[in-house]
This record gives sequence, structure tokens and C-alpha cells, in this order.
Amino acid sequence: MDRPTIKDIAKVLNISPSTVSRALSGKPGASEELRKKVLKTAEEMGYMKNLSAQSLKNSKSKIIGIIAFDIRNPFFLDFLKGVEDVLFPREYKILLSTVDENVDKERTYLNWMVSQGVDGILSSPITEKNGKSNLKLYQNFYKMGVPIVFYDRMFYNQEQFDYVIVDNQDAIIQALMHLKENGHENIGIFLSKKGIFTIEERLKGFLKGCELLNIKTRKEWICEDIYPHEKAFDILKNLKEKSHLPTAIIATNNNITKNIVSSSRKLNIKIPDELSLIGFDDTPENELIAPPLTTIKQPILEIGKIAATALLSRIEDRFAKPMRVVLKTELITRGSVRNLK
Amino acid sequence: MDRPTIKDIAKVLNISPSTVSRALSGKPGASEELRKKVLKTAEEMGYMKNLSAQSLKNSKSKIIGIIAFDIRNPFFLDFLKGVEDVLFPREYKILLSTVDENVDKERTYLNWMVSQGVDGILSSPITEKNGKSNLKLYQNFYKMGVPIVFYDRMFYNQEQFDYVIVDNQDAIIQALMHLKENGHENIGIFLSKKGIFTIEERLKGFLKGCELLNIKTRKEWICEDIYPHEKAFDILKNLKEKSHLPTAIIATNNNITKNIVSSSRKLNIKIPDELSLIGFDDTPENELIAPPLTTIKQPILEIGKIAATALLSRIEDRFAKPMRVVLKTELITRGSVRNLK
DNA sequence: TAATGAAACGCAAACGATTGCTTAAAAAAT
DNA sequence: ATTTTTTAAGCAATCGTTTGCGTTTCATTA
Repeated sequence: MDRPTIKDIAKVLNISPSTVSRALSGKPGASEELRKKVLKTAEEMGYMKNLSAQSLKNSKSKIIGIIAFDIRNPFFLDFLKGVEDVLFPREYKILLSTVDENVDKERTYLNWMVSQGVDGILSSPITEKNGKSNLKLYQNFYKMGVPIVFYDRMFYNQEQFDYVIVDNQDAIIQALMHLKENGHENIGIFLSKKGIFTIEERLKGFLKGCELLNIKTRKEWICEDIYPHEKAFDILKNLKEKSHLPTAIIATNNNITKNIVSSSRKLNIKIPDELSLIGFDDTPENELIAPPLTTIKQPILEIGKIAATALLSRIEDRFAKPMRVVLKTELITRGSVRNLK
Repeated sequence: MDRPTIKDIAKVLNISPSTVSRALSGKPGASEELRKKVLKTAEEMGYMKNLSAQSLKNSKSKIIGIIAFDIRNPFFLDFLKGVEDVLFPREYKILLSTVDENVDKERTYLNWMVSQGVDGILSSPITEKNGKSNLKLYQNFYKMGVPIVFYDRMFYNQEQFDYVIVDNQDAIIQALMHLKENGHENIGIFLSKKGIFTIEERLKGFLKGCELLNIKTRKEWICEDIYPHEKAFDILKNLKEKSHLPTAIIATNNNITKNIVSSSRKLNIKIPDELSLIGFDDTPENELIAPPLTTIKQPILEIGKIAATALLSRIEDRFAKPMRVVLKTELITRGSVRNLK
């Protein structure tokens, strides 16, 4: 009692499989009359096409693979929605992976995806702090003609790839300007895992911005590689004990932000009275936190939509010139930055 | 310059494709010596197996489909992680869909998935408020032997299916007990979209709990079908204007909770002084909200893990007896419930 | 009426991997 | 040295669809 195939339909109607195929696909080669009959019996028999067979035959799967650096990041709520909005109407399916910031896992998934015959890949590539990455593999795939679009992250000096990212340096500079306008001179930055493209960029932005705006910073205020994010507590504690707290901190992801808020409470550091805070990535809850959080907001839904659109274009034309999209972030000012003036 | 196939490897080594296949898969029929040679040349030639061909041949895809009621719900952050934790080591891939609470979209995706030849489906089925659902389709698939496990939601009187859900009635009763213990007698519930299994259950739990605990409630306090969730504002406003506010509200999803908090602020209703609130679904931010939110916490990661495990079992044995898992929720008490005593 | 063309349909070979069956070769047993 | 057993490898069919090419049918035109 297996699922009926094209051959079964053909047998029932006493015609050839090729004709059934043409009728089903609407390609010329079957009379309109016959076509209707085929459609009807297919329906009646509960026919469902076998996409594996189709993929095998046409080397097209209508599947795109997504490499997510870490699915637990709320970033993916909006990102996946954006991607899906574009993909669904065009009948593309999503093969999802989460690689937990792990290069080996990323490699495994990448190979699976290509083996699976995905039509393209949307990836936020991993770079570990020792510099290890799957760049070679991506380059191989690129040569093989596998359409790839990077989102959120990319590789330096690899401008042959398409990418959709955000201007991370500018994002931090915006934050810095806002702080300066509010009279802050002693500013720190809490950075997540080292090596990650976005984090490196945010650090660069911080350094550049401090110079640009003539803000003095101290080494102890540039806190790198805070991972796991709970480490924020110890750093904050240390800073407080040494009476070395900056007047403001920029956090570089929402988990760190969250940890700074909760740590501050435990350490009895009042936000924003004693310490101002700017977070990265806006979640709906940020508005409700005490105090309401001033954050850098990325257009995540847009990133998803644009990346998906770019990938589809790339699939249609392997040789089109690379699409390089850099979106701006927006600073949402709420109550976590104190005006010192 | 296409990707090499088994045949290409065979040609290079002057052996037959069958031998290459057996060598690569490690099945008996190739000497160890030859096997190593095959592996080596496969590696050198950059061979990657074609999973479409494999699927076609063995009718196994090593892909499981996930139907997500709405990917923007933070539920899926943990759920997907839980699922992936189980699936990745067993080399299963995830085909993800989001159906936006839409029965038609769900149907489309379900058909795609089966056409794709997924080995099983993890689904949180949609029921629209008019009762429309894809139950028939699920039943068909069930008869066809497509392994299906429902999570978070299920269909009433369909105990042939496997499912992993939470005791929603008990969850609300727990909340009610907590409120009663804190002296609340006038309690309302804000329910999301009508028809949804979990929401219906939570309503039942509320009704049952009120009777059990001898809590009087009013019709105006049982607010159904709050969708879009922003409607919470109007309801609250109305209640306040009529001086009809209950002393406590139970919200039935985190979006409604969020809207109640923000609406209360706008309407100058103090939580918990004037109004106590219990939310549903615990997000990390709940702790940081003002006031810290008392919520009903579902073991989401567990739901994902158990559902995935159940599905794999079902795949292995189509005729095993249905796995029916009902997990308990936990009430996380923080600051949003006032003690009236 | 015969010739021409188009349309409708069938045949069979692919796509890449797997596997039951057969044959050949090597090892073991008599 | 001959038979039996084990092991290694090849042949060819198969999974379900698609498609180039060939054939049949029928309407069109000269």
C-alpha cells in the first residue's frame, strides 16, 4: 500500500508516465482534456510528487540551508521570519541548523547541506578566537558554484561573496555620540566572544569612536571575550570594588546586557544613576525593563528579507556581481542613560 | 566540472560502482585494502554523496519536518534547541516551517514535507477559531504511516497520535492557588486567539480552578480572543474606566503579558499595587522587568528533547504504542503578585 | 487527394546510489 | 589434489521523474 507514483497513475489511465509527468507539470505535450483527467485521478489516488526524485533529476531542490550561529539568540526570531516571508511565496523550504559558535559543527552542517543538494546557503560564519574558521570550505563551495549569502557576519577580505550585514562600527559610534552628548567621558564596552566578526567590528568602532570624539577610555573598561556571558558579573564586581567603574557601558549583545542589568542589581549599582547602559539588539521586553533600556536596534527582519532575496538572485544568476549590503542601525533612546550635564 | 559521483570514483579506480558504494558505506563486500583506496580517492576528488539519490533509493531522508505555529514566539528559541540537541548527534536534519497560525499555510507545508520525504514530523497543529484545522490531513498521514509527534498542542480525542504537551489546566490552577494564598478573590484571565488548544485548556483550567478554590470571577474578567495582542490595552482601559478591575490577572502568553505591563503603565495602573499579574512562559527578561514578573514556566527545552526523542522512536517502530507525555509547569514567583493579606 | 505541419503521446535513457544475484578468486577442508 | 567454503568484486535492475527523440494521429493547405 505504498504511495502512488506517476507510473501508477499512468497504469490506471492506460497512458505513459511521460504524459502524466507533462500533464502534471503543465508542460506542453498533453491535451487539455487529458490533463484534467490526469489531475483528477492524481487527486483521487492521493498522488504526491516525490521531491527526492525530482531533485535527483533536475539538480534543484527548492531548499535553502540556513547556518545559524546560535539558535537561542532572539536575533533568529525576526531573522527567520524575514527569510521565510521571502522564501515561502517562492516555494523554497528551509533547512535549519544551529552551530552553537562551533566551527566543527558548522562544517558538518555545511557538508550535509551541500550533500542534500540545497539550492543555496544563508550563513553567519563562525570564527573562533584562535582564528579557526571554515573559510576554506566556503571558498571551495564558492568555486563549485554553490550560492552563498552571508548575513550578520562575513569574512574579511572576501569581497567575492554576497553579504548582508549591519554597520557595526557606526552603531557603536552612534552610541558613543549619544553618551558624549549626555556628558559621559568615562565609557566602557563589554564585548562577547572574541573572534566573532560583529564583535570585532564593534570593538573597532569603539576605538575609532573614542578617538574621534576624544573620549578617554581605559584598558580595564574594554572587556573582551566575556563568555559565558555570566562573567559580566565578576568584571563588574571587580570594577566596583576598585572604584573603577566607568560612568557608562556599551554592551554588545542582549545576553550581556541582561547580565549587566542583573549584576548591577546584585552589586547595588544603580542604573542609570551610577552607571549608564546601552544595549545591543532590541527585544520587546527592553521597554519594560527597569530602567527601560536604551539600545542599538538592528533591522533584523530586513536583514532576513534582504539576505533571502539576495540568495534567490544569486541562485538565478551565478555570475551576477556580488551583492554587498550594509544596513544602518538605529539608537533607541529610553531610560538607561543618565544625563550628566 | 560537475561534482564527482560514485561512478566517477569507480572509473578512476577501474572498479565497479557497486564496490565503491560498499566501500564508502562500510558494508561487507570490499576488502579493507581496497576500501582505504576508495576512501582516499573519494576524498581527493572531493566526492560528496548525493542525498537525493540516497533518499530516492532507500526512502529515507534523515530529515524531520517541524511545523511551528509562529516562529516569532520565543518558545521556539528553546524548543528548537532542544530538538536539535537530540537530532544532530543522530544525523537528522531539520526542515523548518512557520505557519503563522494559518491553517492553509500549515497544509501547504505539510504537503511539501511529505513530498520531500521527511522521515517524520514534529507539529504544533493549528486550530482556527471556527474550528477549521488540518486534522483530516494529519489523519491521512497517520494512515500512510508518516511518523508524527505533536508538541505544545494536539487534537482532542485523537489519542492515536504521539504528543508532548504541558498540563495547561494545572498550570492555571497553580497560578490561581498562588493568588488565593495571597488573598486574591477577584481574578481575571487574558486569553489569546480562540481555538488554540493550549488557550482552550488554560481557560478550562481557569474555570475549573475558580470552582475548586471557590473564587468568584466575572464574565468581563474572562477576556477571550485577544488577538492581535495589542487589544489588551483597550480591554484594560475599559475595565479601569468602569472601575471593574480585578485584583489579579493571569496572562496566557508572553506577548499578552508584555502588553498588559506596558498598557498598565500607560493607564497608570500600578503593578502589583493595584493589579497583580502572572505571566505565561518565562523569558530571561522577566526577571528584569519592573516589577519582576511572576510567571508560569514551561520546560520548553525538555519539550523539544522529548518530542524529538519520541519522534525518533516512532520512526524506528511505526507500531509502538503512542507516547503521550504531559509535563508539569512551574510557577516562578517574583514580584508581580501583591500579598493582599 | 496527396503532401505538409502541428499536436499528442510513447519509448527509453538518464539522474546517483543501492542491493540481490552471479561469477571469480582465494582460502580452507577433505 | 580435489572439493567445499569463504571472500571479493561485477552485473544489472531499481527508486520516481524528466526529457529528447521518434511515432502516430489528425487537421490544414496546396
